[in-house]
Amino acid sequence: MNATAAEILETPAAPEKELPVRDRAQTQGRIFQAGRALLAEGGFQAFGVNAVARKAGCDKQLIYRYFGGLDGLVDAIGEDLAGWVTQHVPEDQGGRFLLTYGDLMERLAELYADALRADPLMRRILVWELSESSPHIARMADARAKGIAQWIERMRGSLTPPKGADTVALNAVVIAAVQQLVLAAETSGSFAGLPLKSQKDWGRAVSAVARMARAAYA
Amino acid sequence: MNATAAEILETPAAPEKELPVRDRAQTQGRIFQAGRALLAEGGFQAFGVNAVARKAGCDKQLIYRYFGGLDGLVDAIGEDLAGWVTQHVPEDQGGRFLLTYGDLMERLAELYADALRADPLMRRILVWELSESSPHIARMADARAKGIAQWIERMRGSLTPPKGADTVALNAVVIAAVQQLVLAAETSGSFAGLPLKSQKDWGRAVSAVARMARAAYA
DNA sequence: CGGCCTAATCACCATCGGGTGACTTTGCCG
DNA sequence: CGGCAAAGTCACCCGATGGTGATTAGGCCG
Repeated sequence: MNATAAEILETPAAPEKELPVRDRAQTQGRIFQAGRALLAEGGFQAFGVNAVARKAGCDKQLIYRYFGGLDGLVDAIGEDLAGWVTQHVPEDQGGRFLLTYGDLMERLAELYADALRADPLMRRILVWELSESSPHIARMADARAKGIAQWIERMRGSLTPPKGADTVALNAVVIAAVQQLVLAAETSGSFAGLPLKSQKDWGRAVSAVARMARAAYA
Repeated sequence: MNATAAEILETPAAPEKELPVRDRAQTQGRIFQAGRALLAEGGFQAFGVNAVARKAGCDKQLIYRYFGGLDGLVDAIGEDLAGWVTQHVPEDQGGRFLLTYGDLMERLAELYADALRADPLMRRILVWELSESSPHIARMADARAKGIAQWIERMRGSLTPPKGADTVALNAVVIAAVQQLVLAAETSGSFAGLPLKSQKDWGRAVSAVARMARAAYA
């Protein structure tokens, strides 16, 4: 009945409707990709059995058969996104030397912002997380938190934060700021008077976050 | 046809259903309050003509007649919230001396967090702003941004930020962090590993924001 | 009393949502 | 060939939604 996200992802998606292929794996893949696309484009509001089936070009019954309903499909998509941070936030230093823990967080803010800005699906899911609470969603949030913690741990090397600094809280604040700015940018193009459209705007925003991170860890 | 929010607010709401009062102003008030309550409780997803009418205990037709439909009702609610920052973020110093511009922003973060945490309706609207973009919503966001700018201007006194500090960007970052943390707290109770449930948790979060604000403006 | 304005309701429409059982097609295998 | 399991489709059900036109009920005034 249920299929793992890994299996499904092997099928690279068949975007346009063709006559029924009579290939379960491929049909599963089409449904899966249709779900992702729909979520990325219209958010959870546009996400429904009928819509997914329409987009996948098959009968909605198959969603129930192959994924056990919408919840199952969401689970599959979520499972596939479990390693998102690890996959989308690179672990190189971009040619820079990270001299202090503050530099590290500055870099994280920058990379996290880039990754989010490049991924509509993840942005929609973040908004979803703010809109309602459900087991699926909680799991995704947890996975992201762990991914970020791992990133820091791996990149940290021998860098240590100053004594008395509440790293968990400070890091959460940095990530929170980035996240809110990226999400707000999409719908309103600005936040609290700060424009967030051009690349230049983003440079400004990121360097503000960077300044705060560095200063807080000084 | 349309009524201003000010007029409507005079009627303090009649929570339970009574037999038709045959009083236009009062009925308008009930519809208005029903809309607010519904929005506050279930977010924009729970917000619909039928639901509002049900909650207000009247026929949905009246929503069209008195407000020109759902959009009009949203406008009325939004108009009423135009002065939210001014009304809910106090402009006293809570017995503290604000010695630096950093202190000022620290205080703003604290007060803004408190105000948001106390107002479910505004939280829902913030999430709404992240979910879709529409004229109503854009107006509300603008009004908030202006309110915050006014707060700073009025509280600033003779305090000035250090040279070279991009105040607009830094302030936006502070506000963004607070906002994201408050919103995340509601649905998941934590953010990036930082718990956000007890009052103690909030103290921790706020002091992290405060540390960053102070440090960045040092 | 009778008329009249208006608050409020009713009945109805089309549409879309999630969900299910019965059906048809296809390809494989003995 | 005949049968059978799997892939896929069809035809429904039900409830809720946004939206509208016709209708009723109530108070005020001459």
